[in-house]
Amino acid sequence: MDVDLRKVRYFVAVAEELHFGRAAERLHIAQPVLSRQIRALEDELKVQLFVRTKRATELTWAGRQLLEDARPLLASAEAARRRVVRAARGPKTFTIGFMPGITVTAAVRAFTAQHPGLTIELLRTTWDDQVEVLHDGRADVSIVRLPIDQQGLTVRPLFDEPRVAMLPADHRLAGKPSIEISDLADEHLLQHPDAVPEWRDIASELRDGRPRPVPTLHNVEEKLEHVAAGNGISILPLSTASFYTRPDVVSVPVDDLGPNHVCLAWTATRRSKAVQDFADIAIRVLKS
Amino acid sequence: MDVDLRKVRYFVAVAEELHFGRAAERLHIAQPVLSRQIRALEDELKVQLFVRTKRATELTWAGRQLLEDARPLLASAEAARRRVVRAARGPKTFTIGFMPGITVTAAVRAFTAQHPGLTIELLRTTWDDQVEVLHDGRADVSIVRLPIDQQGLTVRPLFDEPRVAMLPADHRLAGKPSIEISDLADEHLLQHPDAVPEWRDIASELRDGRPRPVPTLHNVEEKLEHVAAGNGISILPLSTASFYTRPDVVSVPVDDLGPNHVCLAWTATRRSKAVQDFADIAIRVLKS
DNA sequence: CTCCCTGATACCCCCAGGGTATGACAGCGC
DNA sequence: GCGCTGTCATACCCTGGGGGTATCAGGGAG
Repeated sequence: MDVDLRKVRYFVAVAEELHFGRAAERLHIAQPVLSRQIRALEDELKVQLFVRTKRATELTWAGRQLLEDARPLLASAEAARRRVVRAARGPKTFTIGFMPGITVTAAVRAFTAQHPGLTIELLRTTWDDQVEVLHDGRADVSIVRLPIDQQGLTVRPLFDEPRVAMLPADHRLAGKPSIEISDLADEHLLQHPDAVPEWRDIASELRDGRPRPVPTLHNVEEKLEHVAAGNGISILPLSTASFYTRPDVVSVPVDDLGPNHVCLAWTATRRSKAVQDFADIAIRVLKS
Repeated sequence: MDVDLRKVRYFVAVAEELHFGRAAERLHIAQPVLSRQIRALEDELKVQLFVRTKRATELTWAGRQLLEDARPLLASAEAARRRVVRAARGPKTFTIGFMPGITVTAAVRAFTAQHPGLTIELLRTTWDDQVEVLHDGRADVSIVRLPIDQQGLTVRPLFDEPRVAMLPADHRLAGKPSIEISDLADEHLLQHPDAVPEWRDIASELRDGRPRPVPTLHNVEEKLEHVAAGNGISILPLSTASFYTRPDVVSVPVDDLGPNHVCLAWTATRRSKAVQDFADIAIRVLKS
C-alpha cells in the first residue's frame, strides 16, 4: 500500500554508494538485511531498481527516478515531523525566519492583530540556512534574499534594495562617491560566488576563470572582521551594511551592481491559512 | 527514525472521522488495532495528537499540524511511487499534460532535439484533472489553464488568450459582433463557477447569490452538446472554441471577460534536469 | 587455479502489526 | 438508581517481517 520510508532511506544509501556493503555499514545494519530490504522494495513496487552484476551495482532508470524523488520525500517527512513536535509546545506558534538587516516589525504587527491567539516567533537566519529552516520545519515562512534554490518553495517578491561594497577604511577606493564592479576585479571576494552572480563574469574575464578559494564565513560579523583585516572585500545589501557599522570598515556604492531581491518564501506543499494570511500581509506591508 | 506512512494514513482517517470505530471500519482494520497504532504514533513523536474524552475525540494543536502536513506527504509518496513504476517502462520517458486546444508541438520539437534519448508522451487532460495528473505522477509537467490550485506546484506563465461565449446558433445574442458579461446574466453557465471567476460577481448581483446547480460536465464535447440543446451556455478559451466547431453552436466575443492564463506547471518538490529544460524551452517558445 | 570481493541464501530470534474478547466509563432512558 | 449503549482501552494470541550470523556462489585478478 504505502511505500515504507525506511526502505526508501536504505535505497538512497545504496544508490549513493552503489555498493551494498558500504551502504549497510553507513546505515549500521548488516549487509544481507540491506540486500533483502532492497529486494523487498523492488517486489513492492514490482520494479527493478538496480542491475547487480557480480563486481558492480548500478541504477536502472526506475532507480534513477526513485533517487530523484526519494530525497525530497524523506526531507518533507522529516520536516512534517519537526513541525508537529513544534506545534505541541504552544497552543499555536508561527515562526518567521529573517535575514539580518530586514525589518519585519510592520508585517508582524499587522499579522498579530489579525491572529491574536497566535504566538509569533522570530528566527534569525544566515545566507546559508535561510532556505534550510523552511525545509526542516524550523520556520513556517522565511524572508529571504535571492538567489536561493527555489526547489520545493513558493517564493513571492517583496522588495529590492541596492547593494554596496564593504572595504577597509584605508582602502584605495574608500571614500569614493561610487565605484564600478570592474574596479574590484582584483579584490578577493569574501563570500560564496553564487551570492554575487555578477562576480563570476568579471572574475572569469579578468583572472582567466581561476577561482580563488572561498573561505566559509557564515555571518556578517565574521565577514566584516576579515574586511577590516584586509583579507578581502564583501558585497552587502544596503540595510545590512548600515546595520553593522564599525570605524575600520566603510561602504561604497557600486554603480553597476544589480539590486538584492528580498522575497517571502515558504514550503510549496503546505496549505495553511496562517501562512497564506502572513503572505498577504507581508506583500501588502513590505512590498515597495 | 522515519515516520511510518501507514500510521500517518491511519491518523488521517481518525482525524477526519474523529471516531476510532468508524475510522477503523473505513481502513478495514479492527478498532483496537487502530487505537494502538495511533498511540504508537503519539509515542514515536512524543506528542499527543488527540484528546480522548469518553464520548468524544478531538484533535490537539499538534494533531491539527500533522493533519495539515499528512495529506501532501501521503500524496507525494504516492506520486513518487507512480513515477518510479512509469520510469521502469521506457529507457526514459517524459510525459507532458495539456489541455485541449493548446498547441504544444513547437515546444515538444525543440525539447526532442535537445534530448534525443527521451521518449516523449503526451497526455490530454481536462479542466478537472489538469492538476491531478501532476500530483499523482501521471505527468512530469502540464500545460494548464488558470485558475488552478497552485498548492505544491511551481507555475510559470506562458501566454494569455481571450475567451469567448458559446451559444446555441438560434440564441438571441448569436451573431452579435460582441457582447458583455451582463448580457449573459440570466443564462445558465455550464461549468464550474471557479473556472469563470467573473461569473460569481454578476451571478450574485443579479440573482441574489442563489447558485443554480452546476451539472458535472468533464469535457468540451459534452458542454457543447448541452449548449446546442439549449440547456445553457459555456465560456471557452478562443483556441478551444475554434478547435471544436459544430453548426448548431456559435461563438461570440465577450468584451469585459478577462483572458485565460495558460501556464506551465510541475510538482514543486522535484528537481529534474528534464523538467527544468522543458520549462526553459516552453517559456522561450510559447511565451507571447 | 586460486583467492578475494561482493551480493545472495539460509536459518534463527523477536518484536510489531494484525486479530478477538472483554473491560471501563460516560451518558441516557426509564 | 439501574441497566443499556456507545466508545475507546486493555489483554492476549498468532504471524510476518526486520534484525542478526554463517555461509554460499560467481566473477576478476594474479
